[in-house]
Amino acid sequence: MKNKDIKILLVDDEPDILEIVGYNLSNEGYNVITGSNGVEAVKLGKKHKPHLVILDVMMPEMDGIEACELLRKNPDLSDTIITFFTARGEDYSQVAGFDAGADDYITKPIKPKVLISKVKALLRRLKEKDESSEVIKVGHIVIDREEYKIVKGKEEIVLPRKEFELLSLLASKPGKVFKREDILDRVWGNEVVVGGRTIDVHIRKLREKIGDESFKTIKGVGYKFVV
Amino acid sequence: MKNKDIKILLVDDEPDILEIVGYNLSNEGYNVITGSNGVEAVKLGKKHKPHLVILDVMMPEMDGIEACELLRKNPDLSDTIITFFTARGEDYSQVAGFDAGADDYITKPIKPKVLISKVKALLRRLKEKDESSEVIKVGHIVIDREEYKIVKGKEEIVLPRKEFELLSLLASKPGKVFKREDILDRVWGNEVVVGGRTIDVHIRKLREKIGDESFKTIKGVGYKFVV
DNA sequence: TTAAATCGTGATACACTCATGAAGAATAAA
DNA sequence: TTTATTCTTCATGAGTGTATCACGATTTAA
Repeated sequence: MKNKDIKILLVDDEPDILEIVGYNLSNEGYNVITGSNGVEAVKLGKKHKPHLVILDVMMPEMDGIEACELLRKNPDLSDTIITFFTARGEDYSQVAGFDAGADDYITKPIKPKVLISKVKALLRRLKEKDESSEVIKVGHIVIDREEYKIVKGKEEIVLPRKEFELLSLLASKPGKVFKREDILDRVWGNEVVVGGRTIDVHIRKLREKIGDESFKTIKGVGYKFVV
Repeated sequence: MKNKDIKILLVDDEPDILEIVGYNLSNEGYNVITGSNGVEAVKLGKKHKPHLVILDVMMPEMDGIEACELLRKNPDLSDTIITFFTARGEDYSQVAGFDAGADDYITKPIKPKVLISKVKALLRRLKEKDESSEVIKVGHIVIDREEYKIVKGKEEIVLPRKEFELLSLLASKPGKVFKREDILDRVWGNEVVVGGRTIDVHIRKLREKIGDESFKTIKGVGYKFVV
Protein backbone atom coordinates (compact mmCIF):
# COMPACT_ATOMS: atom_id res chain seq x y z
CA MET A 1 0.00 0.00 0.00
CA LYS A 2 1.47 3.32 -1.05
CA ASN A 3 1.24 6.51 0.90
CA LYS A 4 -1.14 8.15 -1.52
CA ASP A 5 -3.58 5.31 -0.90
CA ILE A 6 -3.57 6.09 2.79
CA LYS A 7 -6.27 8.46 3.91
CA ILE A 8 -5.80 10.54 7.01
CA LEU A 9 -8.67 12.48 8.52
CA LEU A 10 -7.46 15.50 10.42
CA VAL A 11 -9.91 17.42 12.59
CA ASP A 12 -9.18 20.58 14.56
CA ASP A 13 -10.98 23.85 15.02
CA GLU A 14 -7.87 25.97 14.61
CA PRO A 15 -7.22 26.62 10.92
CA ASP A 16 -3.51 27.15 11.61
CA ILE A 17 -3.13 23.64 12.94
CA LEU A 18 -5.03 22.18 10.02
CA GLU A 19 -2.80 23.98 7.62
CA ILE A 20 0.55 23.21 9.21
CA VAL A 21 -0.15 19.60 10.04
CA GLY A 22 -2.04 19.05 6.82
CA TYR A 23 0.85 20.43 4.84
CA ASN A 24 3.36 18.21 6.51
CA LEU A 25 1.27 15.10 6.02
CA SER A 26 0.54 15.89 2.39
CA ASN A 27 4.21 16.43 1.92
CA GLU A 28 4.81 12.84 2.95
CA GLY A 29 2.39 11.81 0.27
CA TYR A 30 -0.60 11.00 2.41
CA ASN A 31 -4.11 11.72 1.29
CA VAL A 32 -5.32 14.26 3.84
CA ILE A 33 -8.93 15.15 4.57
CA THR A 34 -9.70 17.96 6.99
CA GLY A 35 -12.62 18.94 9.18
CA SER A 36 -13.13 21.52 11.89
CA ASN A 37 -15.43 19.99 14.46
CA GLY A 38 -16.76 16.72 15.83
CA VAL A 39 -19.85 16.60 13.67
CA GLU A 40 -17.77 16.95 10.55
CA ALA A 41 -15.36 14.35 11.89
CA VAL A 42 -18.10 11.75 12.10
CA LYS A 43 -19.56 12.68 8.74
CA LEU A 44 -16.23 12.64 6.95
CA GLY A 45 -15.21 9.48 8.74
CA LYS A 46 -18.24 7.60 7.49
CA LYS A 47 -17.84 8.96 4.01
CA HIS A 48 -14.14 8.45 3.41
CA LYS A 49 -13.31 5.55 5.73
CA PRO A 50 -9.85 6.88 6.53
CA HIS A 51 -7.04 4.68 7.78
CA LEU A 52 -6.02 7.12 10.46
CA VAL A 53 -8.02 9.78 12.29
CA ILE A 54 -6.38 12.58 14.23
CA LEU A 55 -8.82 14.43 16.47
CA ASP A 56 -8.48 17.50 18.60
CA VAL A 57 -10.12 17.02 21.96
CA MET A 58 -11.51 20.52 22.43
CA MET A 59 -13.76 21.46 19.59
CA PRO A 60 -17.07 23.28 19.13
CA GLU A 61 -20.23 21.44 18.13
CA MET A 62 -18.97 18.08 19.34
CA ASP A 63 -15.71 17.32 21.10
CA GLY A 64 -13.16 14.74 20.01
CA ILE A 65 -14.06 12.22 22.67
CA GLU A 66 -17.66 11.98 21.58
CA ALA A 67 -16.70 11.93 17.94
CA CYS A 68 -14.31 9.08 18.66
CA GLU A 69 -17.02 7.06 20.35
CA LEU A 70 -19.37 7.53 17.43
CA LEU A 71 -16.71 6.63 14.91
CA ARG A 72 -15.82 3.49 16.83
CA LYS A 73 -19.40 2.31 16.58
CA ASN A 74 -19.15 2.17 12.83
CA PRO A 75 -18.05 -1.33 11.82
CA ASP A 76 -16.49 -0.01 8.62
CA LEU A 77 -13.98 1.82 10.76
CA SER A 78 -13.01 -1.02 13.05
CA ASP A 79 -9.50 -1.12 11.60
CA THR A 80 -9.09 2.60 11.65
CA ILE A 81 -6.55 4.02 14.03
CA ILE A 82 -7.74 6.99 16.06
CA THR A 83 -5.47 9.39 17.91
CA PHE A 84 -5.96 12.62 19.78
CA PHE A 85 -4.23 15.91 19.99
CA THR A 86 -3.82 16.59 23.64
CA ALA A 87 -1.97 19.22 25.60
CA ARG A 88 0.87 18.01 27.73
CA GLY A 89 -0.31 17.23 31.20
CA GLU A 90 -3.96 16.97 30.31
CA ASP A 91 -4.33 13.66 32.02
CA TYR A 92 -8.05 13.65 31.86
CA SER A 93 -8.37 13.88 28.13
CA GLN A 94 -5.88 11.08 27.68
CA VAL A 95 -7.77 8.75 29.91
CA ALA A 96 -11.10 9.64 28.42
CA GLY A 97 -9.60 9.21 24.99
CA PHE A 98 -8.48 5.66 25.63
CA ASP A 99 -11.85 4.89 27.14
CA ALA A 100 -13.51 6.15 24.00
CA GLY A 101 -11.47 3.72 21.95
CA ALA A 102 -8.46 5.77 20.91
CA ASP A 103 -5.22 4.02 20.02
CA ASP A 104 -2.74 6.71 20.90
CA TYR A 105 -2.36 10.42 21.41
CA ILE A 106 -0.10 13.16 20.19
CA THR A 107 0.89 15.93 22.55
CA LYS A 108 0.70 19.60 21.75
CA PRO A 109 2.56 21.68 20.93
CA ILE A 110 2.98 19.80 17.72
CA LYS A 111 6.43 19.37 16.26
CA PRO A 112 6.17 18.35 12.63
CA LYS A 113 9.05 15.88 12.81
CA VAL A 114 7.62 14.18 15.84
CA LEU A 115 4.20 14.06 14.28
CA ILE A 116 5.40 12.47 11.07
CA SER A 117 7.38 9.83 12.91
CA LYS A 118 4.43 9.03 15.08
CA VAL A 119 2.10 8.76 12.14
CA LYS A 120 4.51 6.43 10.43
CA ALA A 121 4.74 4.30 13.53
CA LEU A 122 0.98 4.11 13.80
CA LEU A 123 0.54 3.23 10.17
CA ARG A 124 3.11 0.50 10.51
CA ARG A 125 0.61 -1.52 12.53
CA LEU A 126 -1.90 -1.09 9.77
CA LYS A 127 0.51 -2.35 7.17
CA GLU A 128 1.39 -5.38 9.20
CA LYS A 129 -2.25 -6.19 9.68
CA ASP A 130 -2.85 -5.57 6.03
CA GLU A 131 -0.24 -8.02 4.93
CA SER A 132 -1.46 -10.74 7.22
CA SER A 133 -5.05 -10.32 6.12
CA GLU A 134 -4.55 -11.57 2.62
CA VAL A 135 -6.74 -14.18 1.10
CA ILE A 136 -4.92 -17.48 1.16
CA LYS A 137 -5.50 -20.02 -1.58
CA VAL A 138 -4.28 -23.56 -1.20
CA GLY A 139 -5.44 -26.28 -3.50
CA HIS A 140 -9.19 -26.05 -3.77
CA ILE A 141 -9.49 -24.19 -0.52
CA VAL A 142 -9.76 -20.43 -0.17
CA ILE A 143 -9.32 -18.78 3.18
CA ASP A 144 -10.85 -15.35 3.44
CA ARG A 145 -9.42 -13.67 6.45
CA GLU A 146 -11.50 -10.59 6.10
CA GLU A 147 -14.84 -12.33 6.14
CA TYR A 148 -13.78 -15.12 8.45
CA LYS A 149 -14.96 -17.84 6.17
CA ILE A 150 -13.47 -20.44 3.95
CA VAL A 151 -14.58 -21.78 0.62
CA LYS A 152 -13.90 -25.37 -0.32
CA GLY A 153 -14.83 -26.05 -3.91
CA LYS A 154 -18.26 -24.50 -4.13
CA GLU A 155 -19.07 -25.11 -0.53
CA GLU A 156 -18.84 -22.31 1.95
CA ILE A 157 -17.77 -23.20 5.45
CA VAL A 158 -17.98 -20.92 8.45
CA LEU A 159 -15.47 -21.66 11.15
CA PRO A 160 -15.35 -20.44 14.74
CA ARG A 161 -12.49 -18.18 15.64
CA LYS A 162 -9.95 -20.57 17.07
CA GLU A 163 -10.48 -23.13 14.35
CA PHE A 164 -10.16 -20.44 11.76
CA GLU A 165 -6.94 -19.12 13.22
CA LEU A 166 -5.50 -22.59 13.43
CA LEU A 167 -6.36 -23.45 9.85
CA SER A 168 -5.15 -20.12 8.71
CA LEU A 169 -1.81 -20.65 10.40
CA LEU A 170 -1.28 -24.15 9.09
CA ALA A 171 -2.36 -23.20 5.59
CA SER A 172 -0.08 -20.19 5.52
CA LYS A 173 2.75 -22.57 4.72
CA PRO A 174 1.42 -25.82 3.33
CA GLY A 175 3.78 -28.67 3.97
CA LYS A 176 5.57 -26.96 6.81
CA VAL A 177 5.36 -28.67 10.13
CA PHE A 178 4.19 -26.39 12.90
CA LYS A 179 5.39 -27.44 16.30
CA ARG A 180 2.80 -27.67 19.02
CA GLU A 181 4.61 -24.99 20.92
CA ASP A 182 4.54 -22.63 17.97
CA ILE A 183 0.87 -23.28 17.42
CA LEU A 184 0.11 -22.41 21.01
CA ASP A 185 2.10 -19.22 20.72
CA ARG A 186 0.52 -18.05 17.56
CA VAL A 187 -3.07 -19.17 17.87
CA TRP A 188 -3.61 -18.97 21.59
CA GLY A 189 -1.03 -16.36 22.46
CA ASN A 190 1.37 -16.43 25.30
CA GLU A 191 -0.79 -15.09 28.01
CA VAL A 192 -3.29 -17.93 27.86
CA VAL A 193 -2.22 -21.32 29.07
CA VAL A 194 -4.23 -24.21 27.79
CA GLY A 195 -3.78 -27.90 28.23
CA GLY A 196 -1.87 -29.96 25.74
CA ARG A 197 -4.85 -31.84 24.38
CA THR A 198 -6.63 -28.71 23.25
CA ILE A 199 -4.81 -28.54 19.97
CA ASP A 200 -5.79 -32.10 19.09
CA VAL A 201 -9.43 -31.36 19.62
CA HIS A 202 -9.33 -28.39 17.32
CA ILE A 203 -7.46 -30.36 14.70
CA ARG A 204 -10.18 -32.96 14.92
CA LYS A 205 -12.82 -30.33 14.27
CA LEU A 206 -10.93 -29.14 11.23
CA ARG A 207 -10.54 -32.69 9.99
CA GLU A 208 -14.28 -33.17 10.25
CA LYS A 209 -15.07 -29.96 8.44
CA ILE A 210 -12.30 -29.56 5.90
CA GLY A 211 -11.21 -33.12 5.27
CA ASP A 212 -9.12 -35.63 7.11
CA GLU A 213 -6.52 -35.91 4.37
CA SER A 214 -5.40 -32.31 4.65
CA PHE A 215 -3.96 -32.56 8.12
CA LYS A 216 -1.00 -34.74 8.87
CA THR A 217 0.23 -35.53 12.33
CA ILE A 218 3.95 -35.64 12.94
CA LYS A 219 4.23 -37.45 16.21
CA GLY A 220 6.26 -35.71 18.81
CA VAL A 221 6.50 -32.60 16.70
CA GLY A 222 3.26 -31.10 15.49
CA TYR A 223 0.94 -30.90 12.52
CA LYS A 224 1.15 -29.89 8.93
CA PHE A 225 -1.32 -28.97 6.26
CA VAL A 226 -0.95 -30.68 2.92
CA VAL A 227 -2.62 -29.95 -0.41
CA MET B 1 17.90 -22.57 15.22
CA LYS B 2 17.17 -23.33 18.83
CA ASN B 3 16.41 -20.73 21.45
CA LYS B 4 19.68 -21.29 23.21
CA ASP B 5 21.45 -20.25 20.05
CA ILE B 6 19.66 -16.93 20.10
CA LYS B 7 21.48 -14.15 21.86
CA ILE B 8 19.60 -11.24 23.38
CA LEU B 9 21.40 -8.19 24.65
CA LEU B 10 19.44 -6.48 27.39
CA VAL B 11 20.55 -3.08 28.59
CA ASP B 12 19.00 -1.06 31.40
CA ASP B 13 20.43 0.86 34.30
CA GLU B 14 17.93 -0.50 36.79
CA PRO B 15 19.15 -3.81 38.18
CA ASP B 16 15.57 -4.84 38.98
CA ILE B 17 14.55 -4.62 35.36
CA LEU B 18 17.61 -6.53 34.24
CA GLU B 19 16.85 -9.26 36.69
CA ILE B 20 13.15 -9.66 36.03
CA VAL B 21 13.30 -9.37 32.29
CA GLY B 22 16.51 -11.36 32.11
CA TYR B 23 15.00 -14.12 34.16
CA ASN B 24 11.94 -14.36 31.97
CA LEU B 25 13.96 -14.45 28.79
CA SER B 26 16.38 -17.04 30.14
CA ASN B 27 13.41 -19.08 31.18
CA GLU B 28 12.35 -19.27 27.57
CA GLY B 29 15.76 -20.64 26.78
CA TYR B 30 17.32 -17.56 25.26
CA ASN B 31 20.93 -16.71 25.77
CA VAL B 32 20.76 -13.40 27.63
CA ILE B 33 23.57 -10.89 27.93
CA THR B 34 23.09 -7.85 30.14
CA GLY B 35 24.60 -4.42 30.39
CA SER B 36 23.74 -1.31 32.37
CA ASN B 37 24.52 1.64 30.13
CA GLY B 38 24.97 2.73 26.57
CA VAL B 39 28.72 2.30 26.50
CA GLU B 40 28.40 -1.28 27.61
CA ALA B 41 25.62 -1.81 25.10
CA VAL B 42 27.89 -0.88 22.23
CA LYS B 43 30.80 -2.88 23.57
CA LEU B 44 28.75 -6.00 24.22
CA GLY B 45 26.93 -5.61 20.93
CA LYS B 46 30.17 -5.65 18.99
CA LYS B 47 31.54 -8.52 20.99
CA HIS B 48 28.58 -10.90 21.03
CA LYS B 49 26.69 -9.93 17.88
CA PRO B 50 23.29 -10.55 19.45
CA HIS B 51 20.20 -11.28 17.39
CA LEU B 52 18.05 -8.93 19.40
CA VAL B 53 18.93 -5.84 21.42
CA ILE B 54 16.61 -4.34 24.00
CA LEU B 55 17.67 -0.90 25.13
CA ASP B 56 16.38 1.41 27.77
CA VAL B 57 16.24 4.98 26.55
CA MET B 58 17.29 6.76 29.70
CA MET B 59 20.64 5.57 30.90
CA PRO B 60 23.79 7.08 32.37
CA GLU B 61 27.02 7.32 30.38
CA MET B 62 25.27 7.04 27.05
CA ASP B 63 21.57 6.89 26.38
CA GLY B 64 19.82 4.24 24.35
CA ILE B 65 19.32 6.42 21.32
CA GLU B 66 22.98 7.11 20.86
CA ALA B 67 23.86 3.49 21.55
CA CYS B 68 21.38 2.42 18.92
CA GLU B 69 22.90 4.72 16.33
CA LEU B 70 26.37 3.39 17.04
CA LEU B 71 25.21 -0.22 16.89
CA ARG B 72 23.48 0.37 13.60
CA LYS B 73 26.71 1.58 12.08
CA ASN B 74 28.28 -1.82 12.63
CA PRO B 75 27.80 -3.94 9.51
CA ASP B 76 27.95 -7.13 11.57
CA LEU B 77 24.74 -6.12 13.25
CA SER B 78 22.74 -5.29 10.16
CA ASP B 79 20.38 -8.20 10.76
CA THR B 80 20.07 -7.47 14.44
CA ILE B 81 16.71 -6.30 15.68
CA ILE B 82 16.83 -3.35 18.04
CA THR B 83 13.98 -2.29 20.33
CA PHE B 84 13.52 0.24 23.09
CA PHE B 85 11.94 0.32 26.45
CA THR B 86 9.88 3.43 26.52
CA ALA B 87 7.32 4.85 28.89
CA ARG B 88 3.86 5.41 27.52
CA GLY B 89 3.52 8.91 26.22
CA GLU B 90 7.22 9.55 25.82
CA ASP B 91 6.78 10.86 22.35
CA TYR B 92 10.24 12.07 21.92
CA SER B 93 11.99 8.85 22.73
CA GLN B 94 9.87 6.85 20.35
CA VAL B 95 10.47 9.18 17.48
CA ALA B 96 14.14 9.50 18.16
CA GLY B 97 14.29 5.73 18.49
CA PHE B 98 12.87 5.08 15.06
CA ASP B 99 15.12 7.72 13.60
CA ALA B 100 18.09 6.03 15.19
CA GLY B 101 17.21 2.81 13.44
CA ALA B 102 15.11 0.96 15.99
CA ASP B 103 12.66 -1.66 14.79
CA ASP B 104 10.10 -1.48 17.55
CA TYR B 105 9.53 -0.37 21.09
CA ILE B 106 8.18 -1.97 24.21
CA THR B 107 6.19 0.22 26.57
CA LYS B 108 6.80 0.33 30.26
CA PRO B 109 5.58 -0.83 32.66
CA ILE B 110 6.76 -4.20 31.44
CA LYS B 111 4.50 -7.19 31.71
CA PRO B 112 6.54 -10.36 31.34
CA LYS B 113 3.96 -12.25 29.29
CA VAL B 114 3.55 -9.39 26.88
CA LEU B 115 7.27 -8.99 26.64
CA ILE B 116 7.84 -12.63 25.79
CA SER B 117 5.13 -12.46 23.15
CA LYS B 118 6.69 -9.45 21.60
CA VAL B 119 10.16 -10.92 21.64
CA LYS B 120 8.94 -14.08 20.01
CA ALA B 121 7.13 -12.10 17.35
CA LEU B 122 10.25 -10.10 16.64
CA LEU B 123 12.46 -13.14 16.48
CA ARG B 124 10.06 -14.92 14.20
CA ARG B 125 11.27 -12.87 11.25
CA LEU B 126 14.75 -13.96 12.00
CA LYS B 127 13.82 -17.60 12.35
CA GLU B 128 11.83 -17.71 9.16
CA LYS B 129 14.74 -16.39 7.22
CA ASP B 130 16.95 -18.91 8.92
CA GLU B 131 14.70 -21.89 8.46
CA SER B 132 14.21 -21.38 4.77
CA SER B 133 17.72 -22.71 4.26
CA GLU B 134 17.26 -25.76 6.40
CA VAL B 135 17.26 -28.31 3.65
CA ILE B 136 20.23 -30.62 3.60
CA LYS B 137 21.14 -32.44 0.40
CA VAL B 138 23.57 -35.31 0.45
CA GLY B 139 23.91 -37.60 -2.49
CA HIS B 140 20.45 -38.66 -3.57
CA ILE B 141 18.99 -37.91 -0.17
CA VAL B 142 17.24 -34.70 0.78
CA ILE B 143 16.54 -33.87 4.38
CA ASP B 144 13.82 -31.29 4.76
CA ARG B 145 13.77 -30.03 8.27
CA GLU B 146 10.87 -27.70 7.75
CA GLU B 147 8.57 -30.44 6.52
CA TYR B 148 10.13 -33.15 8.63
CA LYS B 149 10.56 -35.57 5.81
CA ILE B 150 13.26 -37.35 3.90
CA VAL B 151 13.27 -37.77 0.16
CA LYS B 152 15.40 -40.58 -1.20
CA GLY B 153 15.34 -40.59 -4.96
CA LYS B 154 11.63 -40.31 -5.59
CA GLU B 155 10.64 -42.04 -2.44
CA GLU B 156 9.39 -40.07 0.50
CA ILE B 157 10.27 -41.36 3.93
CA VAL B 158 8.73 -40.20 7.16
CA LEU B 159 10.94 -40.69 10.16
CA PRO B 160 10.07 -40.50 13.84
CA ARG B 161 11.60 -37.64 15.73
CA LYS B 162 14.67 -39.23 17.24
CA GLU B 163 15.59 -41.01 14.04
CA PHE B 164 15.12 -37.80 12.14
CA GLU B 165 17.32 -35.85 14.51
CA LEU B 166 19.98 -38.51 14.39
CA LEU B 167 20.05 -38.69 10.62
CA SER B 168 19.95 -34.96 10.44
CA LEU B 169 22.97 -34.69 12.69
CA LEU B 170 25.04 -37.31 10.90
CA ALA B 171 24.16 -35.96 7.48
CA SER B 172 25.00 -32.41 8.45
CA LYS B 173 28.65 -33.31 7.91
CA PRO B 174 28.95 -36.36 5.67
CA GLY B 175 32.16 -38.24 6.29
CA LYS B 176 32.69 -36.78 9.72
CA VAL B 177 32.75 -39.24 12.57
CA PHE B 178 30.44 -38.35 15.39
CA LYS B 179 31.44 -39.74 18.74
CA ARG B 180 28.79 -41.60 20.65
CA GLU B 181 29.11 -39.08 23.40
CA ASP B 182 28.50 -36.19 21.03
CA ILE B 183 25.51 -37.91 19.52
CA LEU B 184 23.98 -38.36 22.94
CA ASP B 185 24.50 -34.71 23.70
CA ARG B 186 23.01 -33.37 20.53
CA VAL B 187 20.19 -35.76 19.85
CA TRP B 188 19.17 -36.75 23.33
CA GLY B 189 20.34 -33.71 25.22
CA ASN B 190 22.83 -33.93 28.00
CA GLU B 191 20.25 -34.01 30.75
CA VAL B 192 18.74 -37.31 29.60
CA VAL B 193 20.63 -40.48 30.39
CA VAL B 194 19.98 -43.47 28.20
CA GLY B 195 21.53 -46.86 28.03
CA GLY B 196 24.52 -47.63 25.89
CA ARG B 197 22.77 -49.70 23.28
CA THR B 198 20.17 -47.08 22.46
CA ILE B 199 22.17 -45.39 19.75
CA ASP B 200 22.85 -48.68 18.01
CA VAL B 201 19.20 -49.48 17.84
CA HIS B 202 18.38 -46.17 16.22
CA ILE B 203 21.20 -46.55 13.76
CA ARG B 204 19.75 -49.92 12.88
CA LYS B 205 16.40 -48.33 12.14
CA LEU B 206 18.03 -45.82 9.87
CA ARG B 207 19.96 -48.55 8.11
CA GLU B 208 16.71 -50.36 7.45
CA LYS B 209 14.96 -47.30 6.12
CA ILE B 210 17.67 -45.30 4.39
CA GLY B 211 20.15 -47.95 3.37
CA ASP B 212 22.82 -49.93 5.14
CA GLU B 213 25.65 -48.54 3.06
CA SER B 214 25.17 -44.96 4.25
CA PHE B 215 26.12 -45.57 7.84
CA LYS B 216 29.56 -46.69 8.82
CA THR B 217 30.52 -47.82 12.27
CA ILE B 218 33.84 -46.74 13.66
CA LYS B 219 34.40 -49.10 16.49
CA GLY B 220 35.25 -47.55 19.77
CA VAL B 221 34.44 -44.10 18.47
CA GLY B 222 31.08 -43.60 16.81
CA TYR B 223 29.34 -43.43 13.46
CA LYS B 224 29.59 -41.52 10.25
CA PHE B 225 27.35 -40.90 7.31
CA VAL B 226 28.82 -41.47 3.87
CA VAL B 227 27.47 -40.62 0.43
C1' DT C 1 45.55 -67.02 20.12
C1' DT C 2 43.03 -65.48 23.75
C1' DA C 3 40.64 -62.19 26.51
C1' DA C 4 38.35 -57.91 26.65
C1' DA C 5 35.79 -54.60 24.70
C1' DT C 6 32.48 -53.10 21.48
C1' DC C 7 28.79 -53.58 18.34
C1' DG C 8 24.59 -55.89 15.92
C1' DT C 9 20.39 -58.21 16.47
C1' DG C 10 15.97 -59.96 17.95
C1' DA C 11 12.63 -59.85 21.19
C1' DT C 12 10.32 -57.33 24.56
C1' DA C 13 8.61 -54.05 27.80
C1' DC C 14 7.85 -49.42 28.76
C1' DA C 15 6.47 -44.69 27.86
C1' DC C 16 4.50 -41.41 25.38
C1' DT C 17 1.71 -39.23 22.06
C1' DC C 18 -2.37 -38.80 19.82
C1' DA C 19 -7.45 -39.79 18.54
C1' DT C 20 -11.80 -40.05 20.31
C1' DG C 21 -16.13 -39.54 22.88
C1' DA C 22 -18.28 -37.10 26.30
C1' DA C 23 -19.08 -33.63 29.40
C1' DG C 24 -18.23 -29.45 31.89
C1' DA C 25 -16.85 -24.15 31.46
C1' DA C 26 -16.96 -20.12 29.05
C1' DT C 27 -18.74 -17.15 25.81
C1' DA C 28 -21.94 -15.28 22.53
C1' DA C 29 -26.56 -14.89 20.86
C1' DA C 30 -31.51 -14.62 21.34
C1' DT D 1 -32.71 -14.30 31.64
C1' DT D 2 -32.42 -18.69 28.58
C1' DT D 3 -30.41 -20.92 24.73
C1' DA D 4 -26.93 -22.08 21.60
C1' DT D 5 -22.35 -22.27 20.32
C1' DT D 6 -17.66 -22.51 21.10
C1' DC D 7 -13.80 -23.73 23.90
C1' DT D 8 -11.44 -26.58 27.07
C1' DT D 9 -10.72 -30.50 29.92
C1' DC D 10 -10.69 -35.23 31.03
C1' DA D 11 -10.56 -40.32 30.74
C1' DT D 12 -9.80 -44.04 27.85
C1' DG D 13 -7.51 -46.87 24.58
C1' DA D 14 -4.89 -47.79 20.55
C1' DG D 15 -0.75 -47.39 18.33
C1' DT D 16 3.91 -46.59 17.87
C1' DG D 17 7.96 -44.53 19.06
C1' DT D 18 11.66 -45.42 22.30
C1' DA D 19 14.58 -47.82 25.47
C1' DT D 20 16.32 -52.05 27.52
C1' DC D 21 18.20 -56.48 27.78
C1' DA D 22 20.51 -60.77 26.64
C1' DC D 23 23.33 -63.00 23.66
C1' DG D 24 26.04 -63.80 19.72
C1' DA D 25 29.23 -61.72 16.37
C1' DT D 26 32.97 -58.92 15.51
C1' DT D 27 36.73 -56.28 16.34
C1' DT D 28 40.68 -54.73 19.18
C1' DA D 29 44.40 -55.24 22.35
C1' DA D 30 47.55 -58.00 24.76
